[in-house]
Amino acid sequence: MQSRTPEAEPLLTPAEVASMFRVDPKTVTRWAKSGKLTSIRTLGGHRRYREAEVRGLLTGIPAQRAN
Amino acid sequence: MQSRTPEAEPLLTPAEVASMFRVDPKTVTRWAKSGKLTSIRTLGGHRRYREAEVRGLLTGIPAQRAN
DNA sequence: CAGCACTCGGGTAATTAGGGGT
DNA sequence: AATGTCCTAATTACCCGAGTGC
Repeated sequence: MQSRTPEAEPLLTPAEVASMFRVDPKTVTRWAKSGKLTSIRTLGGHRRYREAEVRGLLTGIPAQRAN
Repeated sequence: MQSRTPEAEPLLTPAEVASMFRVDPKTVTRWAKSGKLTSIRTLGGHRRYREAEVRGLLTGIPAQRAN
């Protein structure tokens, strides 16, 4: 019914990101903890990742140097 | 384009909030039950959520402590 | 009035978080 | 420093039937 989409950004679950990189979900969690990957937390504490960022990393696009 | 909405605060359906957080609508319901999210009930018992609050939580801005 | 998508409940599997150890 | 594995507790996802929204 999708009446309207209030600017929702596509997010990925830890398992999805892990399978894309062929690593364990734990590893993805470590990437998020060390700031290598942007993580959005659910109200329960679970992490969600930006699809655009993950695809960019997979494509070989270097991450933004926040330095 | 919404026509004339008199003093109405933008509300979101459970499905909309769920897709924004990449979770199941049932999970959003649990957040409302635990008081992590403000819920407005329709006369039939269905829940509606404040768009401003949801957006703030997604952005990482701590919700207003109405407690 | 009828119809369909969504939401409401509850219950039970499947993920995830977190720390610790290899 | 980085990754995979084991553990427990917490959170989340899918199952159903019935009611609501439009």
